[in-house]
Amino acid sequence: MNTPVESKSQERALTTTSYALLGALALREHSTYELANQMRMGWRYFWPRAESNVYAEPKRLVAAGLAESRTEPTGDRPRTVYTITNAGLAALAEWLAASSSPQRYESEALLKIFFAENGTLEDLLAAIRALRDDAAAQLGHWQQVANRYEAGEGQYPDRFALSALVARLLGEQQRATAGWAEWAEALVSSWGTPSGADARWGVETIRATGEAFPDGS
Amino acid sequence: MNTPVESKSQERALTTTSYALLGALALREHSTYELANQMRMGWRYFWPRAESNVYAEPKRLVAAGLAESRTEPTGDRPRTVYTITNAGLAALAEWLAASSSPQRYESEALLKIFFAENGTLEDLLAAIRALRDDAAAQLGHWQQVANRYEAGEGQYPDRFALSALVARLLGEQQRATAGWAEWAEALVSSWGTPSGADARWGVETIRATGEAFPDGS
DNA sequence: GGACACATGTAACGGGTTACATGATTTC
DNA sequence: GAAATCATGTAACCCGTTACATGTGTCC
Repeated sequence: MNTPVESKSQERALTTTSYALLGALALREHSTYELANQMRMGWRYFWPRAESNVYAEPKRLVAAGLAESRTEPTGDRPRTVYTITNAGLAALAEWLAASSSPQRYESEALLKIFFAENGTLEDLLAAIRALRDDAAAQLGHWQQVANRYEAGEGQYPDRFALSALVARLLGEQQRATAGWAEWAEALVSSWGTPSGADARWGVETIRATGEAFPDGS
Repeated sequence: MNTPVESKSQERALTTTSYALLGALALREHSTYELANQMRMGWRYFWPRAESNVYAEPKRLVAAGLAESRTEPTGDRPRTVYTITNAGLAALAEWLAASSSPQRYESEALLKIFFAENGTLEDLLAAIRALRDDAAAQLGHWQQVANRYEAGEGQYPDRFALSALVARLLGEQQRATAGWAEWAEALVSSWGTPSGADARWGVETIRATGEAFPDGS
């Protein structure tokens, strides 16, 4: 099946990243730098991409007729401002109605925990702490977002509910991670070797998912 | 700084995927198919890679002197079995002691929720349900792992504690996701439009991270 | 004896990455 | 006036992907 929205010269198919940009452009026109900023503040946490990609992608949107570009001079260096077209809005709506690729999670620290028996106990603890710090940083980010909106400084307050829905999910995930890390750090500290407890303990630990973490004492 | 473990002809630097394979080989020798299986059962959930990659990567390990390969004939088609070398074990330990790249989470469904105001309410609900189903599937996977070990059928029971540590974290994250999805589905169903509530509601929702989800009635 | 899952790869392409480059603006 | 940061890209490479190809047990 080929269902390209409407492109004459068979442009490359759009990626999910393309739609992220389209979503931002549906709000209002953006310069590429502003688009990169949008990613930094928002969708970086669930659709991370290198910034250079954010500079390259809109050109494809223009080539596909989904956006239009305009050049504004700023001193010497000009900047490019992008606007969404009607075809772009249609493509966006079509994408929203389609099914999504499954979630994907990558964590080098978690991989190290998984294979920790080849290293030291201290290595294992460091990986746990890295996870904890990561979680704390992200939780802090979402609280800051809430602060900004509480102070009436947030952009598009009328659509903030959607951001909050997403932020709540990511917050809950990171909260779970932080809680786990606290428990794991205390627990592993009591282990003599990076391999720790036995299989029976492992079964019970997995079974207990959703319950409070037991005290390590 | 260049700190290649010890390679003469300046091989390409190892990736995290290389170390995942090394970690598996540190357990015992594996054929490529068995390596792919290890990923499917375990580290796919925190370090997902295409299976073809698992077939290609060990060759680089051999080229770098971190593994050795042996060919065993099975009927006509031979299969390749890989063994870790001492240099490989050293590289693995070095990696475990190094710092980790930050976690990375991708979810097309979440991106759709973020930009849901350009689609229908039904699209938004579908994205929430996709997240819920994903979470349920992964929770089921970890319970199955626990079942297997409870029945005494798991591999390497002596090192299962590490797997359980990881499984518990991922389980908690997915449990948080499932809980969120249940709440979000009921909530959004009561919204008239995909944009829903106002900014004040959003601030309170983010602030409430960690507390129980309020009843939607 | 055909179908189907299990097993074992190869080839080619490209989206995304890292690294680089340079202009404007503020700060001290 | 120099240092740092904000702003705006380009270029090249490569890891990982998708797509393909084929062998081998086994079930009915």
